[in-house]
Amino acid sequence: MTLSVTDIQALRRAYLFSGLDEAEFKAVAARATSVGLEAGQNLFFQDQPVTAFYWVAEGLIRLYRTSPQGDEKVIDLVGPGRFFAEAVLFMGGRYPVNALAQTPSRLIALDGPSFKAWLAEDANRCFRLLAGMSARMHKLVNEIDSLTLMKGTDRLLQYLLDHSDPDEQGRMVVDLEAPKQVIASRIGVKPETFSRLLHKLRDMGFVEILDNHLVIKDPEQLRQARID
Amino acid sequence: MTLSVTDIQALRRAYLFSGLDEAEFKAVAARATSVGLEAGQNLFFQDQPVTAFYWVAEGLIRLYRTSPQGDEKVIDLVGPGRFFAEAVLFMGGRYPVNALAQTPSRLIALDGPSFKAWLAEDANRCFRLLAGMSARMHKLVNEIDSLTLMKGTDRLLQYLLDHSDPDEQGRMVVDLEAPKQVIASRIGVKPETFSRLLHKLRDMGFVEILDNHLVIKDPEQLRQARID
DNA sequence: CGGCAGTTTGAGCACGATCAAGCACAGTGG
DNA sequence: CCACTGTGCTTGATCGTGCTCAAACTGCCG
Repeated sequence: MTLSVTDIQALRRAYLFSGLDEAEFKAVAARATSVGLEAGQNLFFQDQPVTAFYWVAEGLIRLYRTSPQGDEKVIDLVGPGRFFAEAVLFMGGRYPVNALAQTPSRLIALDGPSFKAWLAEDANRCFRLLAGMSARMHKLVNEIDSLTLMKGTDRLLQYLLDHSDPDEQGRMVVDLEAPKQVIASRIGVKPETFSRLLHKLRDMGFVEILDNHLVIKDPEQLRQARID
Repeated sequence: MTLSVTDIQALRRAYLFSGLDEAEFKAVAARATSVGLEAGQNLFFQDQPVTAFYWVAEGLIRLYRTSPQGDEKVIDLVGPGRFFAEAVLFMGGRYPVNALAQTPSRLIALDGPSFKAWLAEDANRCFRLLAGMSARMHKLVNEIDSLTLMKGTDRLLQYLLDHSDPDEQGRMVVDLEAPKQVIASRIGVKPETFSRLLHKLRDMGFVEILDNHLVIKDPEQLRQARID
């Protein structure tokens, strides 16, 4: 499917394509296709051959792995404006994770081989990609040491602080974009534990729970709490 | 310091430089310098500006982070033939980890800016780097889910299997290249726990402990044990 | 209404951390 | 040569976090 005008305008601002002139960008957009997914629909599975990578226009994509025992670990939740699976193009050629639409989503698919050809035309394009991958590696390294160095509560706090935005009244609000069990897996605890941790924070007066979003009472205080 | 002949020959086979012709490689080698480190000497610290990246000719480099509480987490142990910190060139420009010589080491330093200029000359060079980074990202992702999905014993087994090599008698041997506490941090447990786990494996008849190297009795059996 | 998925709550347990002590070994200095 | 010190590894006892198993509760959709 070809791209809508609004998608094209949004994609224009993605980090990989900023800095292109109009003609260059048109060449990219011409080769991109649009993919619609319903909630719960799988885009690709772990170990499948790589054909394309994606940019999220709308929705939320869950990247996860499954253990031999059937347990699931959510590696990342990818929201609008972000790329995923772009790193994998240069490896052996198999996706390292499963991808599933957490909510109804619209993606822009960029074909692997033709994207590589496009990259090869200009090293600056490669540099942008390298910078993006580098940033992602930093995030993974952070993830690793918070999994080893910090306890469940700390990781939850970190997650909340990372995902909080001010609402119209200036309060810091966290929108729990995915079901609680998915977020639990994302921060590396079981759903039961997640529930308990959240209620502990409420009882301590740090947050207020309103359905599927939270209000952080005093962000500064929370940041402190992470260290003790 | 300029490079020794043997270092140059070894560097020639590194993944980033394979596929270059003699003249091209010479241009690279001319800009590289040799760095010697004693055991325990720091090469760079977390959050320092990036000036160069490195290739290990000899020795073992420990990449680690420290938490505000002073705890240490070993992210990786980099041995001969591997690069490190090459990804970070393209980011903000600060090292995300500390680097320390675990044993007396000799490194080859490649200057950041001039390496970037060299990369820009040919997109294929970028592609090699991209592939290398991609591989490293896979490893990090694997790391993350083994930290969440598996228990200490499993991670130890995985580490042993990943680091075992056949000796002259055909037995699978693991050389504990770093002090046990460092390996413990690498697999994400405390030294005490590491010691106990290792002895448990010995008592179960899986391995034999000889000073600072282990003999794996039955590799196939171990691989099985990881799943139960 | 019943069935189902997601969430919460409770009770018990296991893994691994913490605190603390002991041991082996190497290096240092009297 | 022997105490003294420091370091790395081991062992023991205790404790806490978070998992497991199980049950109840919620909202939602057929």
